[in-house]
Amino acid sequence: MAQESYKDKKVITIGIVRELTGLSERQIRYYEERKLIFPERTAGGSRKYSFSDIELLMDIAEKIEDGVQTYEIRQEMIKDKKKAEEARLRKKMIQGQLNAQFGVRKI
Amino acid sequence: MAQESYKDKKVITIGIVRELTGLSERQIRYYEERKLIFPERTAGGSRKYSFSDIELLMDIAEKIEDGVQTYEIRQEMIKDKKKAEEARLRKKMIQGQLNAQFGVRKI
DNA sequence: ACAACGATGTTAGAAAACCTTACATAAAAA
DNA sequence: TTTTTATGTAAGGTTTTCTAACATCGTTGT
Repeated sequence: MAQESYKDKKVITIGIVRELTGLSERQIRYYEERKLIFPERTAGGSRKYSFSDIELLMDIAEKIEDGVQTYEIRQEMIKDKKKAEEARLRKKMIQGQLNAQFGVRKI
Repeated sequence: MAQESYKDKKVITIGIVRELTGLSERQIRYYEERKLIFPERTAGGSRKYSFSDIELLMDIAEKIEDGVQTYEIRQEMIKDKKKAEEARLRKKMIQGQLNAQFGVRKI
């Protein structure tokens, strides 16, 4: 469980992210400052991104081009995360009920 | 087709590979010298590895610990690649035959 | 209209990461 | 026993990344 796949592992340095996204390092760091993205750090302090981060950055860039401000993008992201969490909970509850009815008994 | 997924994209620098594999940079570069692994390079000359490379490095490390020499590992790899290529060809041929018999006609 | 903010560029200096080459060494192979 | 293999380490140089600061220009708020 908790599928930690390649896609989410933070292993890519900012230079590569620049190449892959076409964004400037300035932009990438700025979006972090605006709390849109959360790289990890090496021991020495260098940023490390995942492929997911790269996809997210490209989504962000698109919205920015469409005139959306970082603040609004952030609000959207928070809203989306809440929705995802609710969905997760609902799913879990239904699972729980199913298990109660039909699951393996421990006695 | 030609599934270029995250797993095969060369985006990871040697320091991260060191952390992920537990190997020293010396070892990682040496295995390249012995033609066991083929990182790409940035414009400036830094090595870039994929997750596949990392898996391969860990396999290599295991064999080395078991006393297998790099030269032998290389021979195995060449042999394996040949086999994979043969299998690919066989599959393709069978596909071709199936298409000839039952495939969509263009007339 | 004008001040404040937002997004980005650029510069500078420092630190981290990476590169190649060379020399050293211990164990294994020839 | 000589050679090769695998690895460590050091030196010196280049690339990459970092933060902080200042500049610019378009947009927003008053």
